[in-house]
Amino acid sequence: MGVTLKDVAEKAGVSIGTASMALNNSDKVNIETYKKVISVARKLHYVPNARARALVKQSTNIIGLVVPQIMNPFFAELAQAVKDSARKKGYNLILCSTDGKADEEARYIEFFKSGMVDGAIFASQESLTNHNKIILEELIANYIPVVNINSQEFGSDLVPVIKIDLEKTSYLATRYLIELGHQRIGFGSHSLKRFEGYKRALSEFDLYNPEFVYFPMQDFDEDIYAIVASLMEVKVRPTAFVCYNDNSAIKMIQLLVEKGIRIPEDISICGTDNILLSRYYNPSLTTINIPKEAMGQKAIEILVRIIAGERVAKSELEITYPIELFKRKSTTTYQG
Amino acid sequence: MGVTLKDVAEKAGVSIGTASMALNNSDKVNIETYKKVISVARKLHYVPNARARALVKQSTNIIGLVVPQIMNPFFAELAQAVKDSARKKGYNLILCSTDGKADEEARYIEFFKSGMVDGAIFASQESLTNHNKIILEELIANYIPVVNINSQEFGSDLVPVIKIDLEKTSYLATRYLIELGHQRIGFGSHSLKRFEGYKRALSEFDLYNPEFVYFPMQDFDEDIYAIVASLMEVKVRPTAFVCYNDNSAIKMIQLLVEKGIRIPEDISICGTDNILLSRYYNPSLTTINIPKEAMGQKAIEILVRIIAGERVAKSELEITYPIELFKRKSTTTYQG
DNA sequence: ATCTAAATTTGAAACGTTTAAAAGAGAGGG
DNA sequence: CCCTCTCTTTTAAACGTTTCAAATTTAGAT
Repeated sequence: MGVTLKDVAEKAGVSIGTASMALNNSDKVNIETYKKVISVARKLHYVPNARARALVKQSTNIIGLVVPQIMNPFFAELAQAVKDSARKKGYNLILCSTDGKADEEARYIEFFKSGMVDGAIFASQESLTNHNKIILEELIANYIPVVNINSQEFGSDLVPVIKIDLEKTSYLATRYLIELGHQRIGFGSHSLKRFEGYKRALSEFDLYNPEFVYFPMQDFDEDIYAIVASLMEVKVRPTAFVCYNDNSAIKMIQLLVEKGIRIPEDISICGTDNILLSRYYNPSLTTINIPKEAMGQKAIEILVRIIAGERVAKSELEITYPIELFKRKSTTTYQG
Repeated sequence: MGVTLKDVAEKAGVSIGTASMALNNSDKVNIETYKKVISVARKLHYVPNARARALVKQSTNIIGLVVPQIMNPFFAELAQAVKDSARKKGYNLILCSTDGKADEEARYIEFFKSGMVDGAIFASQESLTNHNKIILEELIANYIPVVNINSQEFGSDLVPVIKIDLEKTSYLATRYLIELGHQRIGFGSHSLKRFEGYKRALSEFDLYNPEFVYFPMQDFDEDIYAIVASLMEVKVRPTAFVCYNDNSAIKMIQLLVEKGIRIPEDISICGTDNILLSRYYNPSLTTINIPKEAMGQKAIEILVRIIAGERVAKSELEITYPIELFKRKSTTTYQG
């Protein structure tokens, strides 16, 4: 084992209590003893035992972040933002990726409930499953503060939510494509909210046609193959397509290009998320920016306040961040 | 606070010790009391306090993984592999991204030294700085087991290393480009080892020309702009380019395409890492595969054994994984 | 020298577990 | 009925801190 406080105290000729106070910069301790203790601690390479400290302080200084997929750049970027903010507040971040598996999630929850984190942030892009809701409630029941970064939930006293207007993402994208002159606009997503936005934009111009809607049942990324295949077979092909996220848009472009279809000349494609790569993809991706950094920062800020025992104002229980269209090269005008 | 073992014990009418044993499936406890305790625990939603348990067990069941950049897909994929393996061994993973900042790193080290993790894995692609070496020694001095995923360090009794042959990555890439008929092959990296491989391949065919070598001083990703700019100005342009990693290759392609240069027709480009995206990039990227999954898995396997107190065999103190060329569409033949 | 107040240090409880030793309860054998 | 052995439970120490009440020292005032 390592050097303990007892060792330091003995060597410095003071009691454990005094040594502890000295090391914690208490103003109660005499300057001379303070110096003595500090110097001995340094000499012995003393490092306070975080496990012991956590027990007595009832706090680990760790915040947990749960994302569905760390390999999805959107969540990697969000995680980065959350981490940076957590750091600034003096917390360490434990990053958890569930890969969409319920049992993975359950294990994290157990871990959190056991008091290994001071608070947790749950991030997802769609609405929570019932299962997820139960989880959050469990955490709350165990006095673990939680903040939700999510696009659909309602905020509550117990679980504030940082969100965007999901419906608007696809509305903006679709709307832009219409403005570019497109009339046959495809759509792929398993999110109802996104679909609503898509449909709303088209309906405003009387262009909605269910033929162009793809509702993959499974993981969308896998179903891209199916969508592309069916796009190849269809008689009348859409001239533009609204994708669920940048990741899937990129995959779709790649698959279409392999089939000899030119982007954007033959089909314009629009993503969502504005991941870093979307600027560097070829063609660069028209997309809807989601302010990941601001959202991550806010989530930490609120969580830290809850941990500190503050009550968050009603106005902060549900914060919706603005989204924005970024026009790039994967979309172009269409003159039918 | 939550329900404690004391609450459970009282309600079950047994002592704390018995309750503890029952919950830990000790065979010393009578089946009836066992049932009683379990049922009470369940009824009260008892969750063992991990902080207390960590203190007495001298172990948190957490493994720390330090990477330079979580937003770099290579490390995201590596982290995923490490996480999955850690999970299988019953550990939780705390993922730490230093962003190349020494103070960030220092904070993590402090955190690790304090006993919040049972062991740590350090991943990087290049050789460690002196600073880093000191860090690893500090951890070892505090009895925190460490495994290094790195391409250049030597393994030691104290810090086993999981590596690849870095020199060979650029050798393979360069060699392939030569085989495709290229004679003017550019190179960009701040890694000496990689440069050596590049030079070795060219030298074998007497094609080495220092004019085509770019040694960015800073962060390579930023310097891509400079490289591309200088590629545009140069009289005789290389017909192929070996990039430091897939991320930079992708950025480079994008910037070149913006300048009207066709890939691979005008310049063939080869990356390293084989990140998931490289298959989906447009054009798909010729690259050198690094077996991230196997490496991450091995790192955990060895670390867990060290944590358990085993001595690792000499043969496992330094393990080099094979790399492999993946031919895709960002490279093509050149007939000068 | 005595008393008081302030400054400093000590001692011990507390945090919530695990665990090993000790104690207690039954059962079976003599 | 006593002894021994086994099975089970309890007790209490230990993990390494923090913290607060109590004790001690110091200084200042009278």
